[in-house]
Amino acid sequence: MPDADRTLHAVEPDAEAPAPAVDPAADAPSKPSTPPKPEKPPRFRRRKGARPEELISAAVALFAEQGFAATNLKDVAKRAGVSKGTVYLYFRSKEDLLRAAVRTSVVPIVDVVDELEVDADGTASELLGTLLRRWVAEFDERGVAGVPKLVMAEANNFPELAEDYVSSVLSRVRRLVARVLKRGVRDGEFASIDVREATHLLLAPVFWAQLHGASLAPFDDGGPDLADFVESHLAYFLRSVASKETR
Amino acid sequence: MPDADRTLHAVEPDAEAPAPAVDPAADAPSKPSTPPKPEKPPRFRRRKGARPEELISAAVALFAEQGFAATNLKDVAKRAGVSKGTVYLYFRSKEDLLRAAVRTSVVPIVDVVDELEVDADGTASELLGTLLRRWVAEFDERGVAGVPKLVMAEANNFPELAEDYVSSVLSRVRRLVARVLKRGVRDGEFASIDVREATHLLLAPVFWAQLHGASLAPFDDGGPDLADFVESHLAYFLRSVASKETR
Amino acid sequence: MPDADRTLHAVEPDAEAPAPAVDPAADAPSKPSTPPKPEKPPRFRRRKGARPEELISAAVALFAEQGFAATNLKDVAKRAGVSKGTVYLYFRSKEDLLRAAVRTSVVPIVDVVDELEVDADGTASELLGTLLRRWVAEFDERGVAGVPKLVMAEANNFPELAEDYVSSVLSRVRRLVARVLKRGVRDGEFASIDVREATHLLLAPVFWAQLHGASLAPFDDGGPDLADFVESHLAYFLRSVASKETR
Amino acid sequence: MPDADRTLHAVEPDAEAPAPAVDPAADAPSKPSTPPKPEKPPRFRRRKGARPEELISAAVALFAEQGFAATNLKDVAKRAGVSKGTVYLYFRSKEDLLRAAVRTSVVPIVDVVDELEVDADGTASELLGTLLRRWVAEFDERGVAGVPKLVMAEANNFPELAEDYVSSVLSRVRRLVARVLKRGVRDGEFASIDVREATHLLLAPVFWAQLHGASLAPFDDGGPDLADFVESHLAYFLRSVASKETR
DNA sequence: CATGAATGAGATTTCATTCAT
DNA sequence: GATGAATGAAATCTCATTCAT
Repeated sequence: MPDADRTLHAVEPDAEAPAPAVDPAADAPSKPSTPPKPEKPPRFRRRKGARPEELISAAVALFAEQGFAATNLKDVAKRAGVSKGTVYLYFRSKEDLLRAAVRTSVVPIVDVVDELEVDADGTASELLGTLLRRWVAEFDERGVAGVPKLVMAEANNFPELAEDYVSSVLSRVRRLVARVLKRGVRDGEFASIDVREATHLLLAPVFWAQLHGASLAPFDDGGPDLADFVESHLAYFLRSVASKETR
Repeated sequence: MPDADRTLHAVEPDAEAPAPAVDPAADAPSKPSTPPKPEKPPRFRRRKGARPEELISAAVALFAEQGFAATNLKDVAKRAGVSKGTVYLYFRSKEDLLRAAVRTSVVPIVDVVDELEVDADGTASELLGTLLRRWVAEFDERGVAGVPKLVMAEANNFPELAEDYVSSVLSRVRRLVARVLKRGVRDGEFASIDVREATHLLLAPVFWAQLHGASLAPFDDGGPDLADFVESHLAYFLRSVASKETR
Repeated sequence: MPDADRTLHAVEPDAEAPAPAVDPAADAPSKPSTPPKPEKPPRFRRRKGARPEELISAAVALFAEQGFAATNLKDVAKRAGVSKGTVYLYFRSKEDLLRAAVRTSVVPIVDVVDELEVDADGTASELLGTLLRRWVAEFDERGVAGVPKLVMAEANNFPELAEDYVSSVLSRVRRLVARVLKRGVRDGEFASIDVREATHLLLAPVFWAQLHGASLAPFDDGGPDLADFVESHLAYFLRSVASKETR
Repeated sequence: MPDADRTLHAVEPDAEAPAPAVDPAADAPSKPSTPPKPEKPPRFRRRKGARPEELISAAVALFAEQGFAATNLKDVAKRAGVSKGTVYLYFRSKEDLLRAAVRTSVVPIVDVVDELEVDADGTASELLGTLLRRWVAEFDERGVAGVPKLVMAEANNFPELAEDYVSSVLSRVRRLVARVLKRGVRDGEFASIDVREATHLLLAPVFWAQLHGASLAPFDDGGPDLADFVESHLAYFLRSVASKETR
């Protein structure tokens, strides 16, 4: 959980931070679920603490829409309500902003769905449905639906970003799904399947629908509706993996 | 100065070719190895006619790898073995080259799989397998596996490109698959399914696997192998849609 | 808001102080350790009075090392142990800091060597030796060896600075040396020479050695050692100007 | 000798050079006294071969006058009669231009004075005079009088440049002077002196006068005239090293 | 007094596009 | 037809300076 804001790395590595804790007033409009950095309230001119979030939010929106290279920092700054130079108060470079944008926007979602498993008390099938629906919904609600597309588009240009995404997002989600599938098999809810294979089969359509939603969907009248698609996919998938008895 | 907008302008956004099969004329000599070179054997320099193809090939490779904005024309020209200025003899602009690259690389593949339906004589299931395998194989063999990723990444920046792709690629493939599915239902091979829904479900995993293969795959040890994935997906899918009798 | 152009403006282009003894510090609260801070004894922070000196010291070091334009004020502030904004409490601009840095670092040295003449009781030759050795030593000990190089490098960009330096440093040293030479001639210690010419000849090698020491020396294995060089130069020079008798 | 133009490295490391006669040397001032490239008329739009020289000439002038950091490339380009971007056709970076400017402007002068020794037939004293006069004159005539000052000012920022300058300029001149001095000693023209020491003593005043001429001279009414100064220095120096007989 | 967040002009560098040869 | 030198707009990034706290 503290994972999310660690990457922020705000400020430079020379922060003096001489003064003590002051001024609680200034804080910022907290986002839906992202823990808005509670302790350490800002102290100066404007919300220093809030700036990185605003910038990241603007960056996510523009990078996801236009791609990294096609987005210029002036636009990002403008959208965040600051001037060009301010970006460099919080991020060492455009690339650094990209990394922060990707990580801070997606990792918290993985955290959220990971939590679902802990609280789960229904069947594996039900949990899978909950997971996928929640996964899709979180991207939408947080306005980060375009991030997976962004990551795939830039993977070749920023290998490190790709590796990060794979290990901190893809792999985690796969492990989560695999655990649930395994439980379903153990409980006789699912047939004896190849869990790894089934994991990919369960996730791939969802991933594609997200990519599609963030790219071609507006131009694709014949394309699927994201929510509907998830439902029908779930139905098909569960029918496929159902054990003899449940079938 | 009729030089600039001369005849040659090879590929231009006109050849819709929404129709069914054929259409060899349209885009370009689809066969990889076409040594036309009629008269004049002596001179070295690649024959004029080939320039656009080489440029497009270079453009496909680089745009797909790095994205449109991150690719510069000098590199494209160098890869094609010509000088920067030459690009403008064949394409009005970088964007024009992008359009040509996308269109000429993918449409022929749709043509190929479209042909498969015509020649088909097996079951619908068999045909679906053949279609998907061929689809995937063609992208690989033609070195255009990264194009779908490119199109999705640039959809927002080039709406016209997106529309084109949807109508000349996505929609055509969907119609093709829908026809086969419908036949399977009619023939009692498949259960009575929602064809449109099933079409999306059949294609999505394949599309995702292609996107993944062209982006995160090199960084994703836990990811699926494209060919294997298609096979397992087919198995799952067919199991899901199988009619009672065949099950 | 008289805050900005407040009193403190420590060093300003006025304190010629060619006069008497002491006072190298002249330009600022000379007491190193003045703990004013009446109430509240706890706080650490260096006392106010010292700020300008520390800033100037930092500025001298960095400007001399990197040049004016290549040095940024943040680094100067950091080296002085204050924040960026604080620089502007004491200096109107970066250029103002440059002027203060140059003036306060070199003029006191001229004062010192000027004093030597007053106390002198040996021969002119001895005095010349003392002067040059002391001149060189003072630059080293005060950590301002790079200032002459700085001034020469920036002369064209800051004519006023150059004029200042010429009149308050170069000219004064030349007059000093000329007086001693004249005395030597008068006393029959030196031959009848062109004093002005001899002054330049005596000073030039020393000046060059200082410039070299602050620039190329670290990269110049074959270069002279500053102290040794001054000695051999003195020997040569004195041999040249010696009167027949002394020769 | 080929040393001089190697650094120029004009163009990029991908120069196709499909055309006729190469001419990579073109730009470098390999000839002692800059022959203005008579043969080889340009081929394209403007003199590609001449561009580097024009740019270097502009760069030398501005860098030497204002310093490296204080000079902007737009001004350099303007002075060379080209646009900003053109600079990057010939130099990879501003720093690269600096290196080329320094090297190509000074090394040829060393070549010239080196030649003087070969042709010499007078006494060592005469040769020393010729060398120093010619040294000073060449800097003036070529408009590169400010380069030594530039190098010293930037030595700390560009160590490699400093090393280069030391080895290809300072050391060579010293070796040259040392050879002549040694000959003078051998021939009984000079007393038995420490040649290394004498070399420094002979050169230092000249070097200083050059630095002074390029920096403070315009603001220094009391300063020496360069040519006069060299003469009086020579007289003094030769008197100091003269052997008993010649004295 | 001091701070350091914020600004925005300006510098370096890139690159699509043009055009003389 | 082809070339590649040249352009200049635009992008990233820096930094002196201001000012709310």
